[in-house]
Amino acid sequence: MKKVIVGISGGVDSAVAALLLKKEGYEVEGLFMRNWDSTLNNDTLGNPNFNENICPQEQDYNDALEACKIIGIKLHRVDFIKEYWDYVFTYFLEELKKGRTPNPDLLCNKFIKFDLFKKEAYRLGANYIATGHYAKIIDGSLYCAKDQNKDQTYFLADITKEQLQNVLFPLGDYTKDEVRAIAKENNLNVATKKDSTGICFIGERHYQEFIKNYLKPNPGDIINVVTKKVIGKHTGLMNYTIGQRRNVGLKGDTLRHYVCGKDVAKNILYVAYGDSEYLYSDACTLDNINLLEDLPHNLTAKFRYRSEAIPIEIEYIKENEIKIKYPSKAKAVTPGQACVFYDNNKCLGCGFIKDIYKNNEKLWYLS
RNA sequence: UGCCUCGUAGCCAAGUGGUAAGGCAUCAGACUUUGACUCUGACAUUCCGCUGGUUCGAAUCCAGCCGAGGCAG
Repeated sequence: MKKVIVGISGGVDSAVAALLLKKEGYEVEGLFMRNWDSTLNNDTLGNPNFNENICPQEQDYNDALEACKIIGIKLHRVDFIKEYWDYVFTYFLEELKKGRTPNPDLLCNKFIKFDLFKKEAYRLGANYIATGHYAKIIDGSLYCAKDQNKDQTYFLADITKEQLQNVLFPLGDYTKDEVRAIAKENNLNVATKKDSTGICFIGERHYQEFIKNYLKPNPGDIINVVTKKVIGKHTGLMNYTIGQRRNVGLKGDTLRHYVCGKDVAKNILYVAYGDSEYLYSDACTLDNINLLEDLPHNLTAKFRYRSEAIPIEIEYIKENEIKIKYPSKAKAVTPGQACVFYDNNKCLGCGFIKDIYKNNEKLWYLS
């Protein structure tokens, strides 16, 4: 009998994934990962749960234990706290220092879930690993989930085809509603548990406070990108992302304000008002390319999780840099975020956004 | 010192006699495995700088005072 180790998080998705595999006849065991320790990692500021009696992770573990009991499988547990810090969180902080907007969850999949976790699973005798991701693997290629709204291929685009081997995504052909219904039918304790959000393994945090635990604030001027006038003070460039409106610290305007750029060298935050042209771009370069497939002529790309995939053209491909164009323009394309390529529902890989262009010129207000 | 203008919630700002628009910000929620974006809701009911007055009734009219700015000198 084939043995599958399922990454169990304490949520509905992974529990149902395990349940489905069990019903299919696999020998199933669970593996719970713990990758963040608030005390060890000095995560106190902006942590809503620090003084609670039971931290959410322990609650998740207890939920996972009970779910596994109901499903009738064994649950293992492993810690990758140091590795998460070294491979994911360090990168996260380094990117922030550069004024970019990192997406740690792609790296978490690349270095933790589909590497260390997988190795641990093999050590436990697994032939396959499985997770509760909403995505599909067909003939070794990565495809979007049936549930377009929950599709998580964006977060998986930085792993290799090799890493996809012996991986099962049992939820790929189910919608979230169906998953919850299955959980209810089988009396799973987590059937109605709220979906977790926030940085994976760290959880919900008051972002600007959270960052203060690790990076020293470096206040500077906020400048109106149109008038070039100083209109306020920012608390440190790492606290802002392109396209951000809330928590910028400006007030008394007629139109909504949006962060549209940063100058890291001069420590300036640029802001535009309303649906400004300064928020749009039509080309960008990508680095740290990871291609799962050869790129076809017609393809689309997502510049941010849950944003719409739009048609793009490849201007050039170098060793580790790609320049793409998107004549239909995109809003708030943000350095550091992943640009994920798609051929219809097939995920082709990704690159990380570097420089932003418009009308063949690099945007001067975004460095 | 004289003349003029102005003083509405954290900010901007409608409202010139009939019982306080709107925007921004903020907060809460929805959505969401990245900080967003978007959406929904709340947000001046001893009150419109203060004190009096006129009026059935004023933030809106009058007087004085306080405060901000401008012109003159």
